[in-house]
Amino acid sequence: MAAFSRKERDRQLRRADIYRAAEHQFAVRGYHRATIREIAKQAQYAIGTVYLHFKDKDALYLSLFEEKMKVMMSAIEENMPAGVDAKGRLEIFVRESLAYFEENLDFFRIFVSEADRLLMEVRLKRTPIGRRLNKYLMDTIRQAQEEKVISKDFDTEQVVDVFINILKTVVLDWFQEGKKGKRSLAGKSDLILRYLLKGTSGR
Amino acid sequence: MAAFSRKERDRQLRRADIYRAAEHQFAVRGYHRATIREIAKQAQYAIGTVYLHFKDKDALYLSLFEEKMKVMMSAIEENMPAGVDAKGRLEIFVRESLAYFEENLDFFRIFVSEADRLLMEVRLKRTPIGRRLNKYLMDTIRQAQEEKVISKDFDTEQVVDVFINILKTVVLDWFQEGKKGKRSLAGKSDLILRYLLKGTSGR
DNA sequence: ATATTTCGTGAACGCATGTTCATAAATTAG
DNA sequence: CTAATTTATGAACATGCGTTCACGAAATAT
Repeated sequence: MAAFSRKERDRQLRRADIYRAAEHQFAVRGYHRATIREIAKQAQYAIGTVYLHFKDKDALYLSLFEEKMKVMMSAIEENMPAGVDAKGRLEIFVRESLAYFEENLDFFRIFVSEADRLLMEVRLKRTPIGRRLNKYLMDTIRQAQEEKVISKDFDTEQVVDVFINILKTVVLDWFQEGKKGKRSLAGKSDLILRYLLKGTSGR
Repeated sequence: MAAFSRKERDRQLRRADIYRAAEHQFAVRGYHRATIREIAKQAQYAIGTVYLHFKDKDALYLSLFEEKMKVMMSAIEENMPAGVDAKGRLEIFVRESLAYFEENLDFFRIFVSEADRLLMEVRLKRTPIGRRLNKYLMDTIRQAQEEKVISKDFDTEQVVDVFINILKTVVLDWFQEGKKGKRSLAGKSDLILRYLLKGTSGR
């Protein structure tokens, strides 16, 4: 492909600039309150330039979301050794998402919020990348059930939802602690899995 | 007070009409996409009439939310026997919220989108009724920790958040099943507590 | 060097929506 | 019954924002 022409490279640079600004605006203001004007301004382009690269506001939002999700999924899959058992898969999944979220806080806020129109759970499952994440988790939980790490009386899809929500909750909790002396998110891995697998009663 | 004058009664009737329409619009369209015009139209009043009863859109929303939350909290507190232990408190809390949600599906949808904001923008925790719910749950979880139903290594506030989110997830899950042959929400009580207390590993 | 094409710009446009307010209807007071 | 007061109405207003597009600049081709 022509991915290495100067023209194409410039195009990608512009898209990246716009993505960066959009990500921050969507994170801080939410979808509805974020404006194309402000995104363009932060990216140091004119309004029209944004529309040269994205059909409209919605396309920009979805495109950005897919892009970041894709990178996150790749990070997870690349760090997942072959033939690892269900417990290990869960651990690696949690560790890698936490790492990604910690380095992409704006994206995390987008991931978590934006329940405005559709609930995140629903939107997630409609986009291609959302289905990929969902399928990935379904397979993992199902494997965990086969290996008796998770009981088979639970509905697999429901466990996926509960899992994502526990993860979201713990990250949000961490996100809202005072910035000062905050420990790394990575340390929350075990906690999340403990909530999921053993619940809150004594060990 | 003059709560029984005809005037006051009419006033309350109008407020109730507007609440009903607003509740449905906010639930179906979300805060931003719900319009005063449509709310007024559904309630069969003119736009200006809405403003006779509520300062602005935000006041209407908050007022509605507080009203419904207050009723929910009352239902819970009225059905809570004195001197019941932590496990019992949790059971009753779940049972009563499920009953309320099942009969107020529109409110549940508002509650869900607000619950995310609760953690993000802390809107809920600033309202009196929000604090009441929060305090109530904090006390209950703390009692559960005293009675060793929930381990003390967990942060009480975090457990509250996880609890609310598990409840939310299971209700949403139920909400999104096909309407046909759907069983009552009430039956999900045990499931929710099992997620919270024992997690998903075998019993 | 000139013509042609592509790209960048931001003022202007259209539309949606929250809010107001002059006017009218209804209610209450005298 | 009439005047005064309260309440209801919805057209009009103000604002904000997504989107377009005529124009000019820059890059490319001739």
